[in-house]
Amino acid sequence: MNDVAGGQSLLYLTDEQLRKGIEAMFFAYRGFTADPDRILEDKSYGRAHHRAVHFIHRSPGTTVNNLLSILGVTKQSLNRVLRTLIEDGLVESRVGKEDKRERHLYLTETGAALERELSDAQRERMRAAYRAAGPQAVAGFRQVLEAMMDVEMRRHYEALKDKTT
Amino acid sequence: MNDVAGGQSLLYLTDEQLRKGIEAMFFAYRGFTADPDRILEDKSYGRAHHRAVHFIHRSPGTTVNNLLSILGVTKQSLNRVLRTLIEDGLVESRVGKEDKRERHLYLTETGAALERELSDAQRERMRAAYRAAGPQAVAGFRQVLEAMMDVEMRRHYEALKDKTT
DNA sequence: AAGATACGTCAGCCTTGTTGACATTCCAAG
DNA sequence: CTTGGAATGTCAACAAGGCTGACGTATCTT
Repeated sequence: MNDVAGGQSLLYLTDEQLRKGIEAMFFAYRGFTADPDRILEDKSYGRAHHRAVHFIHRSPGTTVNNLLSILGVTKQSLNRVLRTLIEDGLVESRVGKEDKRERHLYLTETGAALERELSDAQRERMRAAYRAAGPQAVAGFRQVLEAMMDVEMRRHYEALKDKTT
Repeated sequence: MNDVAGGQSLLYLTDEQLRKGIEAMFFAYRGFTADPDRILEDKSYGRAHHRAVHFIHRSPGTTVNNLLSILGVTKQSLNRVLRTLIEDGLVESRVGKEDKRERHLYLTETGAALERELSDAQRERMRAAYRAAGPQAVAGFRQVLEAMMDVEMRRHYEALKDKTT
């Protein structure tokens, strides 16, 4: 018993194992956000600002609407964050050339500097985890995460995946 | 080049790969919380209630202080959540037998029912992801997550890990 | 008897999510 | 060409859930 077509054990699908995965996800996510959060604290920004800056960096010139669907918040919520970033000179908003209703978003030098500081910190933790776990584990890590996403999120993820930056 | 002691490629540690991991983590976490969030919405509870209920279920009789250090929030914040759960009859708070200053927390039948509903939903998504990725991937997934945790969070994680429930 | 610990609570603040209402801009149908 | 609907963005107000600070009350511990 406990065997499958391929002769693989199904023990990894027990409620017990799933629960461990759930708790691992919970505790790990705390670590995942800890370093950026610490940096942002000093600058009176929050996690929402981090997310905005990250995705603007990833897709320079993106529109507000696109950002909205990536972040999955209301435009009013995003707008507040965006406004402070623009006021503080981290983000530049340019009226669309073709469609003047659209705003295209870009990081300024200052904005790019913050992005770098945040992603350096976050990448550092990630790198340590990757190194500790090894390449095989990392491949599995990514596979499970991808399978966990909602369809629309996976769409966004895939779209960004192969961007050269 | 690109070889290590063990002859392994280091390509999985490039900034590019790390960035993909970071984005995967972000998008996946959304999926991870999506189903419970939907259920909670109807009941006018939030993610904070879910967390409390989850860990009380995992460690029946746990004290407020212990819960505090697992959740990493202030007692005022936890108290607000706990109060509504107690008022609504989902959680029972018993004065400690040995140390009467302590309150030991238990789920009532109603509380356990909610916990089951939430964890069923969350487990279902996890199970689908696990099944899609396979046992090897799942092992890697767990390894990377564990390596990503802060020391104290790992302590809590390990403590819960082998509880039979 | 004094100090430390566990818990609860009040008050007030911040971030970040939400709706609702409204202005502007664009586009397409009449 | 105009006009109405769709897309986009802004302002206002509210709620959840973090936070700090201050305080009160039991209960241990020394």
